[in-house]
Amino acid sequence: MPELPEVETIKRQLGEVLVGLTITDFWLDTPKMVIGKSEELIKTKVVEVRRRAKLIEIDLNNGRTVLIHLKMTGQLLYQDNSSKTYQDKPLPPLKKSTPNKSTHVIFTFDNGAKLYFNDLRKFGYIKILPTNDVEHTRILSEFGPEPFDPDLTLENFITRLKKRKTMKIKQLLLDQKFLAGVGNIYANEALFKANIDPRKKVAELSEEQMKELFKQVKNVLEVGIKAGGASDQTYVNAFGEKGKFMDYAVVYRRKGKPCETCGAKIERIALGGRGTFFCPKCQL
DNA sequence: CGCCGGACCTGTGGGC
DNA sequence: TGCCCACAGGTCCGGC
Repeated sequence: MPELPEVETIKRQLGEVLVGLTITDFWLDTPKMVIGKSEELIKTKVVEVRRRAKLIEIDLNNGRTVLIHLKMTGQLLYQDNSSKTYQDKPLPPLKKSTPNKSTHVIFTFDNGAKLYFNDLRKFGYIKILPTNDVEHTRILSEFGPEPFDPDLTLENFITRLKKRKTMKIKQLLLDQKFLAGVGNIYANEALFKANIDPRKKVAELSEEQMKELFKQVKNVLEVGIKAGGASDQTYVNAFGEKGKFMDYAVVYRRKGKPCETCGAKIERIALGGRGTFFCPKCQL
């Protein structure tokens, strides 16, 4: 499910509501989805909520952090008495209110609030570990730069690109070691905006295309954040609301529909097993 | 080390 | 209507 803009949206919402709350109870029904000792969470207070790539990090005041990966169909729903939070309405994909059979973890807080972790496909996970170890955990230590990191200059981006000459550009964008946070929707959309054929190898890209790609990757992610994420199927934010990015998506999941620029039919192919959508006329 | 296919899960939607 | 297959915002692992 969520890529950088979706996770960023959830992170910002959770930062607003969780900081300062104390965890009083923790429930789970699928042990393989929780790594670490959940008893370490009880009576700890939330200090900060952060994001790295597609992971949410909830820092606690006992030196522990809760890492959460939503993978394809994970949802984090926060509910308290205030009307702006999630209030039991039916949500995709099951069209049922939460909690339901896809609810695998529930945090309870000292103000009576709940944080539900739903995940239809059970790919997601929660990991409890020392805050100091977070950046050394394998998935995090190998991540490439955040797209909006000021240290990631155009020159730096191009240098990193040129080290991966034989890789197809679409697959490289999905490689979290190259760039952290881009997923399938935004990779497809960025390549369209940059007029680049997703099958092209990095070595075949012009300097101008690399420059345009850098710009457009950041652009689509920014539009995604402003739209509150992309609700193609199951995504909702921490308050149960859908994002609006699919209103701006021009190729993703639009096979057979006309390209908004030239009218040619959008094609779908598989690259690395992932659906890849592009305009055969505009993307070279 | 690089790349690829399959695995992990459950549900939906389209075609016949 | 019902069945079967393709497909789904992501990693991770084993094999060549």
